[in-house]
Parts: sequence; structure tokens; C-alpha cells
Amino acid sequence: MTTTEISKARGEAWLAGADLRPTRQRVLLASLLVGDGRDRHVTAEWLHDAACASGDKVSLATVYNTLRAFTDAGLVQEITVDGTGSYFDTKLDDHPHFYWEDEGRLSDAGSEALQIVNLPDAPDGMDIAKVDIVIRLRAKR
Amino acid sequence: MTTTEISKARGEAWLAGADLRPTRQRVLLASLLVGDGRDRHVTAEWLHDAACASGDKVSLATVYNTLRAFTDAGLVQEITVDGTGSYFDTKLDDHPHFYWEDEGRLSDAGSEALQIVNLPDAPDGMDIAKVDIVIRLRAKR
DNA sequence: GTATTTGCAAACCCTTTGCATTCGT
DNA sequence: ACGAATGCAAAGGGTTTGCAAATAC
Repeated sequence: MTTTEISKARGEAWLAGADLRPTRQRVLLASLLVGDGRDRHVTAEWLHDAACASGDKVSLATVYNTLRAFTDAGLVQEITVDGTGSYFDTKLDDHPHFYWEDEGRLSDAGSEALQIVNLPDAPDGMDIAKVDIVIRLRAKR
Repeated sequence: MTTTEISKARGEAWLAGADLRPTRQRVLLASLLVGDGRDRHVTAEWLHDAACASGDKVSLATVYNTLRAFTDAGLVQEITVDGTGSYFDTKLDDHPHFYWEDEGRLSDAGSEALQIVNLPDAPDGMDIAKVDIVIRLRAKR
């Protein structure tokens, strides 16, 4: 089995787990996202470029719609860092991120170390849905 | 002195502290932001509406340009919560926020209590510019 | 065969910009 | 007067949507 075939099989299994039809485009995008078993933080544009670079073709609108579908299905989570676009993270739990301001890149921050103490109580009638933590990095001058 | 006059005076002093020319529009927006001495989290649209409601008129483009100028001057900080827009916060230090998802509103979270333990070290050659913490609230069902 | 998905282009929303006019000093 | 700020309308960038053609089951 080639690594490409393994990636594809992983992508298909990942889609199947969410009851999403394995169309050609979805399998391609899924294999680019989870094909090597590593966590990824992608933008729609990056994923579209990667898809095109792989030889196949997918329209940018489909990349957007598919990422939306993956998000709705709980396969990825959407992260917003600044107003200019979204990142989609294949790691699903609530964990902190590094944002490399100079490169516009997002990565996981070593979460095992970080913890928050004394998280404020949610106001009456409210639940804490999620705690977004983004550590902004800038090149040391 | 009426409260309106006090607000205006506060706005003017605030602008003066950043060497920004006290134009009619800037004084109006500044007084809406800091006129009562309380911290605010506003969107461009909210501020524009508030300005119009006060009787004066300012174009939306000027509200955007002015908020940008205030941000550049260090009078407010920009906070992004989701891709749909920016909030501008008159409180300048690095502190956590509540985001009321149902209302699209941002407010300060009781920061005195919260603290982060074991913040990951910044990678080599990088400085931590800022740590954004947004606690997303949802109505309890 | 039927419902879903895709692709394209147009629409959208928030934000910025170009340029002539007005304002602050 | 001079440079800076304003307003309008147009452009911009990322994302979504309408609808016809293609695809999955």
C-alpha cells in the first residue's frame, strides 16, 4: 500500500465516522487533512492550494463548503485569530494555540503544561462553551 | 457642568493624551467611548449608531478610520472573536473576555481571579506579544 | 431514480481606500 | 495657508449562496 493509498483510506474512514458521503472532493480534502495522522491547522486557501498541487481539482467554493460541513459534523474545529480568515483544526479538544504573527501561521501550544486556575464562573444562566486561548508570537527584536 | 459637557471634556483630554487633533467627529466618538469613565467594548457599527443617535453625524468610514487611529495611538485595543467583525476595548491591559455568543456581545471577565499557570515558553527567537483569552458563553439549556 | 454535492459566478459583509472638500492650527 | 481629517462611493478580501449539471446510493 502506498502512502497515498493509506492517506486516502484514512480520509475515507474519517468521513465514514461522520456519515459524510465520500465524494471524490471530500476524500481528497480529508486525506490532505488527516492522511498522515498528524494534527493540522489549515486555511481554506491553503487546503485549496494543496488540493490543486496534488493534481486533482476542487473549486474554492467547495473547499469552503466542505470545511463548513466538516465543522458542522464535528470533524474539525474552526479557530479565528484575527479578522482576516479562519483556521480549521483537526485536533478537537479545547487547547491553546500559538499564532505566529509574522507568518500568519497557527500551531498547537504545548498544552500539557498550560492550565488556567480560577476560571471565572459563568454568569447566571450561562454555560462556558469553550475557552479560546491564543498566544501571539512575534520575532524577538 | 452637564454630564454631556463632562463626557466631552473627558474625550478631549483622552485625545490630547495621544496627540490626536480634537476634531468634531473624534471628540464625539471619544466621548461615547470614555465619556463616563467606564470600560467599553464596541464594534464600529455600534459606535456609528450611537453617534447618529446622539444627533450628530459621522460617516461610517470615519468611524472605521477613527477606531484604527485610536488603535494605532494605543488608546484602545482591537479584539477579534470570530470572523464577523472587530471589537474595540477601552481597557488596555491584557485581560480575558466573556463572549456572549447569543448576543454577539463582549465583556470583561473577572480577571482578578483568573491566572494561567505554566504558560508555554515562547519558541526560540520568539516573544509572546499577547495572550488572548476568550471565554465563550452560551445560554444554559 | 432521488437526494446530495459540485462548480461557477454573483452576492455578501465588514473594512479600507482614492480623491475632492472641509477643518484645525 | 498648510497639512490633516472627513465623506462619499468604489474597491477589496474572505466567505457564502443560487442554480444548473454531475454524482452517490
